[in-house]
Amino acid sequence: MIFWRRIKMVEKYEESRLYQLRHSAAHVMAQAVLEKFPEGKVAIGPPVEDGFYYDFDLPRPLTPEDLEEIEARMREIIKANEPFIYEEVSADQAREIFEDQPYKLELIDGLEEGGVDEHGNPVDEKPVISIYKSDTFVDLCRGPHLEHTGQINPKAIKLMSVAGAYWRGDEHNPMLQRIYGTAWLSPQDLKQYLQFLEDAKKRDHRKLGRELDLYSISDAVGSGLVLWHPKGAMIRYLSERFWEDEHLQNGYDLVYTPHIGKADLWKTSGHLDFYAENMYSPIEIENQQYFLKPMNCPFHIEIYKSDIRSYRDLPLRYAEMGTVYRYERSGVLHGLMRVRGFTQDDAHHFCTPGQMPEEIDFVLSFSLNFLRSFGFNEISAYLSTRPEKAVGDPERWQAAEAALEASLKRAELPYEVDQGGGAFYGPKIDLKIKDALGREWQLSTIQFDFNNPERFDMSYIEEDGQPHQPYMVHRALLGSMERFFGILIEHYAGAFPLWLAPVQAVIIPIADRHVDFARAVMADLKAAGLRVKLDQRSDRMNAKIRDAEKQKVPFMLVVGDREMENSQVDVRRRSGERLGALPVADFKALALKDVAEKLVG
RNA sequence: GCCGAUGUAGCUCAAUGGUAGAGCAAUCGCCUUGUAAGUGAUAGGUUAUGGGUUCGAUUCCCAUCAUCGGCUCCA
Repeated sequence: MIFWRRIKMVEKYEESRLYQLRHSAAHVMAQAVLEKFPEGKVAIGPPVEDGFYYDFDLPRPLTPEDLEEIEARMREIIKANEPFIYEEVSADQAREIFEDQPYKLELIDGLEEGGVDEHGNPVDEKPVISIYKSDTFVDLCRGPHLEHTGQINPKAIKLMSVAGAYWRGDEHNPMLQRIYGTAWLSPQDLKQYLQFLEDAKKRDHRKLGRELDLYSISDAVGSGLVLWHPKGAMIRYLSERFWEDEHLQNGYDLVYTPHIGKADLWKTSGHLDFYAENMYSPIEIENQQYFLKPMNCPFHIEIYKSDIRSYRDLPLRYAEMGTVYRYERSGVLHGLMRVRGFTQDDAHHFCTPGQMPEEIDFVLSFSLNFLRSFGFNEISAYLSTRPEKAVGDPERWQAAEAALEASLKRAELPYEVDQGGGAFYGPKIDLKIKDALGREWQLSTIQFDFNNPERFDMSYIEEDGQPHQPYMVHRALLGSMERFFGILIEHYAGAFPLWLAPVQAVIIPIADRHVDFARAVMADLKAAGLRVKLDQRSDRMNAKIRDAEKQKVPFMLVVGDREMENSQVDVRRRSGERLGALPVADFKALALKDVAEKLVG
C-alpha cells in the first residue's frame, strides 16, 4: 500500500541502463519460476519504480522458501552469461511460440489489433511484435534488454515479496501471483535502497503512533475509526488553531455543518447516483432517510443558497474542518492514511467569472504558505485538464484551466500537466510535497466544480440585475487531518517541531531534594504557555533523559544543586546538543522565540 | 472486496495435543543520582472470537473478526 512515490534521479527511466537491467532481471526470474513450475503460466513482467515484478499463474501459492530458491537459481542463470536475443515475429508465429501461454495469446491479439503494447498500455502506433530469448526462456517483449544475463550483478538483486494482483489490473479478472524484486547497478545501490526501506519502516506512523502514544484504532470501535490520544490531539489542536487563524486572516468565513443530511440532498448533489457504494447505509427516522456525509460540499452550498447573493457579496469563502464518513473496503484501510471517518480541511470558494483568476492566484499562494509553515518546502504540482466526458460550459473549462496554469507559473512551481486527467466536473491542481526521506505525497487539491452549481441551481445577481451562475472552487490544503497527521509523523519521524510538540520540555530533577524547585520552574514555564512535564520518578537522571529522548521531547531541563542555587536549568536538546545552564527566564525566551517562528528541528 | 501471511501479557517475542514463559513497560520498596537503561520484589494471559475433532485444544480443522504485504479503489 503505497501512498507516496520516490523521486527518480534518472530523467528518462525508460531509456536508462537501470531500466534494462530490471527488465532483464524480470526475465531471469520468470525463467527460474518456470523451471520450478513447468506448467506455470506467465503474464507480464515490467520494471517499476524501485525494481521489477512478474505475474504468474501457478498451481500453488508461493512461500518465502520458494522465493529463496528462485533467487538462488537466478544467480546461476546470471552466472551463465546467457545472451538476450531479439527477434521480430508475425502474430501467427508468436501464437505458435506461446501456444501454452493463454495470457500471452491475449496480449498478442491486442498487439495485432494495435493501439496497445505488450503490457496492454495504450500506444499511438501499431507495435512490431517481437520476442526476447534468453537461455530456455522466451518472452513476448519489446525490450530493450542487456546483452547477456552476466551484466546483472548477482549481488545487486533481491526478491522482495509475493502478492496477489489481478490480470490486467481488473478485479473481475483472475488473480495472479506477483513476485516483486529489486535490482540495482551495484551492491552498494541495493544496500542503500534496503537502508532506505528500513529508515522508512522506523518512521512508520503506525509504529510511532503507538510508541509516542499519539493515536490508536480499537477493534471495539471499528476499523478505520481513529481515536486521537491526548498527545496526538494536542498536535491536531495546534494545527487546527493555526489553520483557523490563517483562514480568518485571509478572507475566509468559518462554518460548521452537521454530520448527516436527508436523502434528497444527496440525490440533488448526485452522490446517491454516483457515490452510493462509498456511503454508509441510511438512518431512517420519521419516514425520512438520512445519510452520513461523505463530503461537505452540499452543506456549504446550502449556506450559500440561504440568501440571495449579489456580485458585491462575492467572493465568498467558506471553510470548515468537516468530518466525513466513507465506507472503504476492508482491504484498503491503512493506519491514518486510509480510514473510514476523517476530517477534511475543506473550503469552498464562490466567485464571479471576473474574480476567478485572482481567486485562483489567492488560493494557490495561500496553500503554499500554509504547507511551508509545516516544514514542507519542496512542493510541486499536477494540473489536470478536461476529460472527454465532462459537464459544464467548455468556455468556463478553458478559462479555469488557463487561470490554474497562469497561477502555477506566477508561483514558479514545477508542474506537470495531466491532459484529460480532470474529474468530469472540473479541472484541478494537486499539490505534492516531498518529505524528509524524499518521498512525494499528494496533499492539497484545488478543484473547480461545474457540476454542483448547476445541480443546485446556484446563482448571484450581476450588475445587470440578472441571475448568473457563480464559479465554485473546492479545495483542501492538508487533505484530511488523519492522513496529514500520518504524513507529519513520518516526515518528522515523531520529532515534531517545538510549536507542535505535545510536550515541549521535560524537567528532570537529579534528586528528590530538587523536586520543589523543579515544580516552581514548571509553574513558571507553564504560565508562559509552554507545555512542560516534570519527571519525578525515583529513577536515575540518565534513565529519565533516555525516556525523554525516546519520546522525542524537544528540551530536557536538568535541575540539580547548582541550578537550584542559581535559579537555572541545564538545557539539553533531543539532538543531544547541550546548551548548558541557563537562567530560567533565558530558556523561556529561547523556547517562546522558537515557537513563534515555527522553527523546524 | 480479492490473493497471501499473521493473531500468545501494555509492547517486542518464546513454548507446547496434557490449561503458558522471557525482556522491556507497570506497581511497591531500596538507592539520591550530573546528560541515553542503578537495584530488589510484586502483579499481569478464558493464548482474537465462535464452532468442530479429541479423554483432553492455546497447539489440529472450519468459520468469523482484525492486522500486515500487495491488487483494485482513494482524502
